[in-house]
Amino acid sequence: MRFTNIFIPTLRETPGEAEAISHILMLRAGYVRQLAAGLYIYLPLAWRVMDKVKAIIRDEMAEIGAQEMSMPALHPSEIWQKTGRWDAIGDEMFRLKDRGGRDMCLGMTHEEIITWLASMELRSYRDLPQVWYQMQTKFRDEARPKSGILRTREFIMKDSYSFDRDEEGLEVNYQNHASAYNRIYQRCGLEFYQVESDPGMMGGATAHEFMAPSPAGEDTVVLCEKCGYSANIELAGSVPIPQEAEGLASVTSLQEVATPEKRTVTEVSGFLKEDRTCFIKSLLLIGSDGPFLALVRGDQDLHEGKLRCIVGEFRAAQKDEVKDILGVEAGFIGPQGHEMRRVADTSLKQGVYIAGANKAGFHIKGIRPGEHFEAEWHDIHTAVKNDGCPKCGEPLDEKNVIEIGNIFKLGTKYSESLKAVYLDEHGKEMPMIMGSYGIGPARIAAAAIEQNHDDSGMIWPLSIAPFHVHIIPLALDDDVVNMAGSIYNELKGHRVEVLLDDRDERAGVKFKDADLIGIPFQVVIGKKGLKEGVVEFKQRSTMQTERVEPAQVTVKVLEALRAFQ
RNA sequence: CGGGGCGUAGCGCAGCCUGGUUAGCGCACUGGUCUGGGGGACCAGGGGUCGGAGGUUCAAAUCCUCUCGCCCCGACCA
Repeated sequence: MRFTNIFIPTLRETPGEAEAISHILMLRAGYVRQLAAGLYIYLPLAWRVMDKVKAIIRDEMAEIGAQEMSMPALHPSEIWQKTGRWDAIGDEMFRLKDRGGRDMCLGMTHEEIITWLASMELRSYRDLPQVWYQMQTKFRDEARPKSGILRTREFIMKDSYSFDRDEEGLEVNYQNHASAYNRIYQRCGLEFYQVESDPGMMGGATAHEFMAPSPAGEDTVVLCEKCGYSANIELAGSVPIPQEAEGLASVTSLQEVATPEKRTVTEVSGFLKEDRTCFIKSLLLIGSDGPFLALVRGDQDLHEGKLRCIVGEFRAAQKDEVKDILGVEAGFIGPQGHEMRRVADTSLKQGVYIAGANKAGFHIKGIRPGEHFEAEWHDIHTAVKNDGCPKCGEPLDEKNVIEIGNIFKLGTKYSESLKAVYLDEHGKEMPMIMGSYGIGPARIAAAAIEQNHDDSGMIWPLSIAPFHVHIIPLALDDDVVNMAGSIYNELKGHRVEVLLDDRDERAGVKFKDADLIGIPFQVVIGKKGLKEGVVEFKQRSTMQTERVEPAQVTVKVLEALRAFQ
């Protein structure tokens, strides 16, 4: 491809709205343009990358026997009503009416549609298993689109669905997908983790996510180096570090201490010179059955998701509500001496604590949970770095990650509500056992940039780079142009994907653009070099340049491509 | 949805607080001359409903009200 024949609008300056590195570079290098919040135009370079990623995905899906098809993006409401998701899902679903006034929606995902298809077409255990997938545009009216193409309102997803007779079959397809996904990310040149994840409203018991570490990631995972435990912080368990109670351990009776104007754990901890782990954080929350207290240790954060699983929906009490209900202002609440419902983190079972005295300006020392108050004990804290691994106890690491794929065991949630049933060997009607598996190609591309770039621009992994080689003739002299042309043709003859910068631009501009665009190898052809009978071969990742005889360039390139496969 | 920030030429910004000639600067763009190995120089140009609406005023990019859009933090994320 000639540069003058492909639209690559590079930018010298960073557009103000971009923050994430992948976003900045994709704008600057001329890969994407933004149409509106969460809506992006993929320009030719980006679309070539997407094609590469999709080809790898297709290849690996074929490997596990999955069959590609295509389903509509526009859905009738009835089918979503049958599974209850028409009502369960709120503003995040794009809804519209057709000319006849019928409710329709834009598909956020395709469990309903594919299950409808299975219910119509699959009859017998002999028809199973089936693994069907598509690459389709999904629509989600995100509350907050962000970080360029990382979180958009319209995006392409490879989504596959498995239909099995039993759990064993599901397990096979689940593991098949897990290993296919592992190979896909490997081939795309990504660093990634497979972590346990929260199945959430997808229903079902088991779920994993594939996560690419990056500071731009919106998810957090904890990882144990020793035993391999890895989980999304949405559900990660952990063993909090032990309490550091020096003087406090010897306190045998309850002692009231004045703590004027000291409300937060940080303030009281500094004032009383006791570690944060010696405090009980008492949070007044309002649930559907009225107010209750959530108790975590002073150094911990309440995990609202975990708590919600236990008590259902709740919200934080407002300042004046705290006063009305407890008769004391927030900051001096303690778990003792009243009859309110209490849900406490299990780590509070051990140790001696300081808590609010339920009296403005005072805290109380020497509280022993179980003795001075009772509670429902649950894991309601957020796991953090250096907490103990719930499996082996070793300190956990914590990382920001980009979710690049997920796999769910759905079970019969959708097959039951949509009557996707089959007859088994005994003629008995059974619901199909389903799994659902997604990958976002754009997120793979963005994660690849997040993980592979330098100050000058992108550095694509060869497998998903828009081109393999970037030829840069530095002058428009006949000999330079001719040499560039013949190397270009020779490489193309070997099915190498080449971009030839045939623009009438200064050398500096071409160099800057080439580094920005991030094609893995560059061949630089200049007048001076030609006089000495050499051209330059440069590797983008290391910026190392090698002088090569023109006749040897093709061999050199082919060698490099092989080495980087 | 809560909190914060920003909308002035294609891009990046100044001007606004303290209203007052013709709204500026850098880059990009067009024509020309030179130049030609890391975003080059010079000359000459084109390009603006100052996000929109309403209001205050003799006078509004500037002050007030409303509104739309975009970004960031949080909540949410099937």
